[in-house]
Amino acid sequence: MKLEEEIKQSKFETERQKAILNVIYTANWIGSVQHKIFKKHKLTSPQYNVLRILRGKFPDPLTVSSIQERMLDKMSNASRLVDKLVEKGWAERSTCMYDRRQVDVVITSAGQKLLKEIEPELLSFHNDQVVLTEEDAAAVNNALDKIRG
Amino acid sequence: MKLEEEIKQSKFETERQKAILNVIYTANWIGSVQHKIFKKHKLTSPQYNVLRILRGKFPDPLTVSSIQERMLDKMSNASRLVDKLVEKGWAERSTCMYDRRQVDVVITSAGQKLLKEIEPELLSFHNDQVVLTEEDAAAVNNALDKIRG
DNA sequence: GTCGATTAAATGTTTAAACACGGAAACAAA
DNA sequence: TTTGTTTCCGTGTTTAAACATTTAATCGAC
Repeated sequence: MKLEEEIKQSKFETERQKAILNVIYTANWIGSVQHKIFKKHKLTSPQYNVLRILRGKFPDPLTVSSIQERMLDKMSNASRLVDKLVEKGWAERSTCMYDRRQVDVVITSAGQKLLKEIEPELLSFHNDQVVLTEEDAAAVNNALDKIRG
Repeated sequence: MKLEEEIKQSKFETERQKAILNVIYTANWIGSVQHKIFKKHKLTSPQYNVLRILRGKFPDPLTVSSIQERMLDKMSNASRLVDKLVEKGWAERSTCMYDRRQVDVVITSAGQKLLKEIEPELLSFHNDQVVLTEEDAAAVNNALDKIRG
């Protein structure tokens, strides 16, 4: 559906102005659907994101700062996110032996099991509701990669 | 810059998977820059959004629920957002005379003045940092409008 | 009219985001 | 060693998001 209808705005001055709002609006839309999926499993979107990052390096650990670098939302607090994951048994913390300032974080098997439960739900949302050909997706990626300079 | 480099991920399974993350990541990036601009003027992004909505209808009022409909972030609480705007003198509230459940909200001249101060700053961010031709922007809009069904 | 259902807005409460600050470890230079 | 600096992480605090609930007004069926 056209953005103009969804936010009941008559028109935009430029395609770029519309594109900026469109990216924000679409991200909110995707986020709100995914939020519902995550909530069923008692985790938040940033927490899911960190778990995926940890699995990407498993069995190697990642330090808190390298997690922060890889996060989608650079603003949020990686230290507190890791706190929550450890509380729930999805990740483990240990002090890095080469540099005691750093903290190594590793995903647990419970964390990996959780990801395996969630991923089919996310995938079916993507397949059923995110209507986008590979060609259109490539155009989006090309443009968005350019946007950020 | 390519998303893969920015979040240090090797590759994506499909262009669509990448596009979904790209939209979220780019929205966060735009949001964080705009957040800094808004903060200088003591308001938040959702508050700015509501002010723009109100100006779009000025001098007509908008009810709280019709503001909610037009918001980019449908999750957030329009009633409390209006609270903040009224506190700061940027909007005024009055009970609707046809339906006393409803509340009419109007932007004040102070609110309009604020928008005029902020808009050049946003525009120069868009011009200087959001690198996007009208053609690419149109492709993004076309694809994102399709995404949401 | 009365009663139940629905809608509009506000409020209460729990949780997380946002930001600044602080402590411990590493590093660098004298 | 000592002193100052930087880096990594955790913590304190304020504010807002997220969600459920409440109150008041309207609507609809009877």
